[in-house]
Amino acid sequence: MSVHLLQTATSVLLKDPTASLADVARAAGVGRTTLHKRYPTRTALVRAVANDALDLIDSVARQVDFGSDDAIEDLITRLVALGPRVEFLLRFPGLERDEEVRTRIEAMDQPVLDLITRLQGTKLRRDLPAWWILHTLYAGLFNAWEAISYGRLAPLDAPRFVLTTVFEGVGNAGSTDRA
Amino acid sequence: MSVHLLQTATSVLLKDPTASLADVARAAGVGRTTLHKRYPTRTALVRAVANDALDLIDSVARQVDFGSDDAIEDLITRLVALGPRVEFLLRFPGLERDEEVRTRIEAMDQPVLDLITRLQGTKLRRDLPAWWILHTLYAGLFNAWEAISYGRLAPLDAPRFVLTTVFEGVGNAGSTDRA
DNA sequence: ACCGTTGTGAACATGAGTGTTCACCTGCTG
DNA sequence: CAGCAGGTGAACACTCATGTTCACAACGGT
Repeated sequence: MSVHLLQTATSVLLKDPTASLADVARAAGVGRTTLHKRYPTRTALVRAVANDALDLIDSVARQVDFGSDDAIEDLITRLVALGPRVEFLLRFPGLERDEEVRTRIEAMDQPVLDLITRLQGTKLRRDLPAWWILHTLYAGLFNAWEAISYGRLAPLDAPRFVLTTVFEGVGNAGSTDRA
Repeated sequence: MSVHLLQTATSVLLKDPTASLADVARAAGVGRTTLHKRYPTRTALVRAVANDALDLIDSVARQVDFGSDDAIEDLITRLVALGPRVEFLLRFPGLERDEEVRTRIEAMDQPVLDLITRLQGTKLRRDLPAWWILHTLYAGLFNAWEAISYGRLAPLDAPRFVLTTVFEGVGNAGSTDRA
């Protein structure tokens, strides 16, 4: 049961960032005292949730061959599947002010930025900064997660949506009809 | 001085959604009592800020010719310029649970959704749902605002970045080199 | 000079979240 | 069986945001 604690905390805090620790404990089916014993303070809990998400991303990133030309597609497809656990990182208010978490995020962004830079000119446009492309990827992921949680988008459709939108845009390029 | 109150509140609450009313009052150079007299409760203040942003959008939308084929470009360009005042709507936690604000947002989305639907097949892809395209537009705006606030992106570059990314994507389409 | 408006600080009550402690129960292990 | 580890509810003190009231200043119009 204790394994689910952080996952429960993730979804509760994501739905309502101001949720009390009592709410989290109750949702996890655990006493508030127990929660306090494992994560003595609120920020400790938030940090643990964030680090849990980062661990998850790390484990996924390690399965991706960053040397491959399809690395980005592979990475995105895998990230979409992670859902709320990772959404927390991009969405939780004030998280960007936690030095420890932020540096870990930046450290995680670096290899992706390198990958993007390497692919610029072949698979990716060269006239946009790498950081802009990275954030566009994140935005696509974010959209997918949100749409899934609202029930508008089927999880299995998500990777395709994100990839085609991010790479090809929503414009009806030239005269070739894509529909 | 009182005109700036809502704008100040916007930026303060956007930077830290948990900021106290005392913080807001101090930042606006106004007594906490005065703030309370104008907006008796916290949610009243938040709602006022949201409605202020919505008014701003309305005034912008009224300048756009929704019949034109370039309506989307025009709209986005104008929205980018609004910046934080509108970012608040998409970013403030829990705002989506305020019935009054949400219905106004939905009412505001509708004409844009109609516009998107109308342009699908000509200017926009037909194989993506209109709501997905709409949210992709929002995501682009969001990215731009964030990048501007971090000083990474020049405000004058923003509209072009958003438009080209959203419409054409970040992929190096086919063999034509765009750089 | 008078008065309504508007803003102000001070003060207070209240409620909620939090951190902390303690005594108690359970289950497992030696 | 003894004892330990882990979980639990109850209770407490403390802090802080909030809502509210009040008496006092500043200002403008009449």
